[in-house]
Amino acid sequence: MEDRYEGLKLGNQLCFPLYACSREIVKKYKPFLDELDLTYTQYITMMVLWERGQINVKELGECLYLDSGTLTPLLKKLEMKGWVTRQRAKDDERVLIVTLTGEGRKLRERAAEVPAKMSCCVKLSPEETQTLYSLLYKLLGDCC
Amino acid sequence: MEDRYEGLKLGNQLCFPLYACSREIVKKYKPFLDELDLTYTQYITMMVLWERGQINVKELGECLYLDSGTLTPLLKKLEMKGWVTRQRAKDDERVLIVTLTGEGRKLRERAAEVPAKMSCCVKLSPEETQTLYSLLYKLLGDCC
DNA sequence: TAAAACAAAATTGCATGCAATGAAATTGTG
DNA sequence: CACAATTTCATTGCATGCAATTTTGTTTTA
Repeated sequence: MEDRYEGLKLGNQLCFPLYACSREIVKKYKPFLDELDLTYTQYITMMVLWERGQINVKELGECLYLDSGTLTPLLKKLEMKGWVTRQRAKDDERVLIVTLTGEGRKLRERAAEVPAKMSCCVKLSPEETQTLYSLLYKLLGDCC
Repeated sequence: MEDRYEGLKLGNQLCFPLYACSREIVKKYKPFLDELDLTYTQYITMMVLWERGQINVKELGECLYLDSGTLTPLLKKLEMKGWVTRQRAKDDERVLIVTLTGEGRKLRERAAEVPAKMSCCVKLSPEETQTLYSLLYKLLGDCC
């Protein structure tokens, strides 16, 4: 009577392909991001900043599903590279505002090539990609 | 002409929901795995061992998409907890064989509850879950 | 208004992940 | 057979992730 363990198989839990896929895709980014001197997490942080120009740590954390324990050291590194500045909000000293610099904005030019370079190694049809995309956001929204 | 940056938006790249979803789901497991004194990575390692009883590090790495840099310290921890043993293969000393212990097998009893507990926080229909599942494995197989 | 409650970041400690390198054993080759 | 190439695992170094705690600042409340 092995049935009671059926759900415990690696192949029967959604979490595993999610986990594995996520890491494998991030790994695919590495050669492209290395050229920009960015890690994957730094890259998605810069994506937010390229769109918004400025954001505080709390909001950034909500965008990326990351907390200050991860973001604080990461943002210090981006600051050292000269791509962002970090300063306290004048009206509320608790809040740290991260601002894209001119150099940071320049990086966007080179980063603009990355999505196209990546897309060719995703072997799903546009419809499949769209479906996957919707399901992931549904999962992210409902459960997480 | 912002179009040239369209692909750079966080919401337009498959990688991001994958990455975020994976971490959020793993986080959901934490309270259940804490009860078993397992981390998520230790949990999926034990799942392989519960199915196979014995496996070497190379094959385990292929199953989990992890390398020895991650697995070696993790397996030492599982060994210290008494759930696995680690010994070299007699016919090839390079190979390290990981074997489930009696105690390790007992843990399966308690772990058998985990998938059911988790499933109720995944708000996708069975069809959607199946679709997501297939697409993830397709992506994992083709591209990764 | 003083103290308590709350909020936002920073810090700390631990466990991954992973690239790069090293060490030991095995295999292939001239 | 000797030795180079390969294979397998271990080690090292760095960058996350994240829970828990601390620090600093703001808001609420008695």
